[in-house]
Amino acid sequence: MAQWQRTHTCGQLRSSDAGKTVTLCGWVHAYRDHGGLVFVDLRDRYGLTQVVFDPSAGAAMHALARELRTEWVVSVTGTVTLRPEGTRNPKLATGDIEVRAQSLEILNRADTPPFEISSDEAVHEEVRLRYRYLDLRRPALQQVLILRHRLNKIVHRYFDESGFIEVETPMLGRSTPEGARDYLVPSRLHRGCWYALPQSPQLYKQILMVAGFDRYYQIARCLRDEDLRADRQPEFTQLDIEMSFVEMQDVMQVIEGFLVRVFGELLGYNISLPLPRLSYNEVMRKYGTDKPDLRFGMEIVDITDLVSNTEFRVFRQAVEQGGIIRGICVRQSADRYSRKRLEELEEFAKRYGAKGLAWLKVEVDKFSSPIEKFIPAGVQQSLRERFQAQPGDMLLFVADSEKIVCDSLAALRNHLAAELGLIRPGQFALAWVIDFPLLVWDEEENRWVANHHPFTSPVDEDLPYLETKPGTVRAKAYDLVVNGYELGGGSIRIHRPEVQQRVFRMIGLDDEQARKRFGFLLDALRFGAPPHGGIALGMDRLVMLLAGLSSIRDGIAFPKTQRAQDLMTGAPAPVDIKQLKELGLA
RNA sequence: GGGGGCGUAGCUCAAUUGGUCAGAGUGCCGGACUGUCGAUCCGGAGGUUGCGGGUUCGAGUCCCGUCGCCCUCGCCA
Repeated sequence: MAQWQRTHTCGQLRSSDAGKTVTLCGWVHAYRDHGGLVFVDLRDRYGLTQVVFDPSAGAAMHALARELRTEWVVSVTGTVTLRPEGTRNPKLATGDIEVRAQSLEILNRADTPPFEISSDEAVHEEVRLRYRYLDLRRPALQQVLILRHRLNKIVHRYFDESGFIEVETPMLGRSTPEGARDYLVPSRLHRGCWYALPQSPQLYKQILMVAGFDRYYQIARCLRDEDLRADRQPEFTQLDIEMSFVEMQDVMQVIEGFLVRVFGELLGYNISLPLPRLSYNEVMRKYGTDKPDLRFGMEIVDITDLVSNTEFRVFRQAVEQGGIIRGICVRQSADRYSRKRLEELEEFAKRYGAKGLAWLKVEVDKFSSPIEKFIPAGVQQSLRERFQAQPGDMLLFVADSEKIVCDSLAALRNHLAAELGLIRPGQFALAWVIDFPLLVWDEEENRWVANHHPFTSPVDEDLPYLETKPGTVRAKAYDLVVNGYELGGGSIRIHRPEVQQRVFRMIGLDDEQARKRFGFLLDALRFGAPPHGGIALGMDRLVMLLAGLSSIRDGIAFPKTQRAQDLMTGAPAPVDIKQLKELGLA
């Protein structure tokens, strides 16, 4: 072992180690030069240890120590010593001891970093991404990646114990219609042909079920060339699951067991099972979205029947045009919303298509509102009862098409909860959403499209109506919703070729097209496909939720910007003309 | 493609209606200091106010264009 190599890490030493001679390696986190004594906080991913350089331990070493700067990489050999009484640091795990240096080796000097590693101060993300290696050196981000590692370990342990087999699936596949935009890779050996990077291993895992693997899992990288969001990256990681001879409950139970382990082991957070199962229609009605944040109430209430005949023209017209009127009750907040702030809320609602936002402030014996005079006393009383409104509450209404009412009230609900602090930090609300429609009508393409994906099985009793009442057919699909995020989704798949053919036809894929794109799947279904189903969870989102992050990027070592660039490496970048010629692209 | 926010010293931010507004904290450099741990004290350097153009006697501030980052709608089976 070279003399500079470490015997311990910077988070390891305790008072019981006093007297030992040790060597520590790490980065200079902070230095405090008293002219005589020099204190250095040495950092590695395990923690911080204070090193003391005393002139009496060697003048040359002490002089060298005075040259140290933050982020230099050093090796220090010295004696573990109990700190003098009154100088112990309870904020550090190693705060009872210090290492009195006997020798110091500078392993590498460092330029002054563009931002302080030792500070938690928020730095513009652009700078952090350009110098990602420095950002990743910050303890906060290291803790997130360590948490992610522990999560991955739980995945492997849990699914192995539950009889699942990990199988890797190709990155280079074929492009399939529907779904997200593909990332394409040119084929050198087949001019004019392209591979597609996987949007998910969906078809492969179904094929694995046909192959008899029965229980499959994979931590799979997925790529989609779509626009980014705070919770969406172009490449992301899914926990991908597929099981044979199962129905919905079986898949859901496996995932519930997994979630109990994850939240319990990583956060000490107790999840009670079974998770609530809410129907799609119910959540759309109560929350206006299929991924409701259930950490607070403020449920949406329909009042179309109560107010459609009032004098208020906005309400009347909405109903005459086939629209609806729904609202939410914001408890004990009337005095917090001035006219100006209510206008801001209206502007917020307008971003989601609402033409306006009507409001009523509830007082003891009346409503305070510009529209109060249009609402008869009887209706006012009914509104009170329907919202269970108390004095001090505020009612907000949107009158429009069902889609706009749902979109705007759902967004408003989340916005208000954040603004009013209705969400307790560290709180989690998990639920399943089930009974999704199998097909939804696409106005732009003027055809039915698969709500989840075209391999999702219809509910058995709805199957006869697939062609006659397509909009009412339910899917054997389930989404896992956590704190307003879609953490995962899955379904029981179609395992009979004739049903698959009917669904393909309904979404406008004729037999020839279907054969061309998915012939291998249709073939496979003919060779003894077991009933099967599965699910995929977004690992990046799960990390984000577990770590309490507001962006998925902070749980990813090397994330991309909203324009899908890597600011550190500069990807994407032009390539050499020679590479293009080899591919027949130039 | 649309809407919104941000861009001033390495970093985080400030600068009334266009008029000593080129500033603070921190970091950095130098000096002092033997028990600090957000060390302290003294001194110093550091700016094309993202970039380009325009209006004006005068622009960090107003206008137009453009670039970058973030949030969002569309998009994401």
